[in-house]
Amino acid sequence: MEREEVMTRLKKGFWQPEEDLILKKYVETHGEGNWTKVSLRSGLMRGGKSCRLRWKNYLRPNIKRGTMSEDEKDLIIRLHKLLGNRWSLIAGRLPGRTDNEVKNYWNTHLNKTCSPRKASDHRPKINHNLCPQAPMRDKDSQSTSEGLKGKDDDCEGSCQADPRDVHRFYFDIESPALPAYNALFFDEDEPFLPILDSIVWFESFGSTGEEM
DNA sequence: AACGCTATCAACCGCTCTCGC
DNA sequence: AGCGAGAGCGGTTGATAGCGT
Repeated sequence: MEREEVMTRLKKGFWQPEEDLILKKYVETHGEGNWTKVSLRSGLMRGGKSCRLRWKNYLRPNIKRGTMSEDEKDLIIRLHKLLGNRWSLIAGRLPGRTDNEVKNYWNTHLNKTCSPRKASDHRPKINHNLCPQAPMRDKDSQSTSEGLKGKDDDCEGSCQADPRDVHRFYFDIESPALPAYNALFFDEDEPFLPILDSIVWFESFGSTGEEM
């Protein structure tokens, strides 16, 4: 009853500073999660989804705002090649950045320069049959800033990777990118890890991230 | 100064996934 | 096993700021 009433009077549009404050206080007191309860009990006339989004994208501690650094930009490009439009996964590798921000940044800044086709068109279709034996690379060549060199050229070329081109896909993976963020790659559950051959993954980056 | 166009980004929508019953 | 609710994700929309004419 209470719930239905609230749902019918939900507020939309931009968040006001007072609303931010209420949400922030509520989450700090009660913790994240249960977003429907948050919307019901905090007094905010917002849907649970809206509360969650606002918290996640703006109110959460350690959110980094402002322009993307060159490293971040490069990482986004490379991760997008690897993961496609898996914005939450990409954002998970960029400390302080949110999926929404990464997505917006890609669509406004990178998509036009890096991909002639719609971003959604080259989301890689990953499956177990893909390249069971990925090309190995000398571990010495990994995790260096070398990978960042000539990124614009790289962008021109390999951002256009055809998802059908399985071998190309894995060659992109094993290119030595991710200098500063390499260690972040394995620190949390990865829903796609079971999909990717774990050996390929390990060989590609030469790190399990456990030795952070 | 006024208008139109473009770029940017916050927020919403709809779908899928996960989990508890 | 099946169902429903809640959570999460990616795509899209809409407001508005900035810029050019």
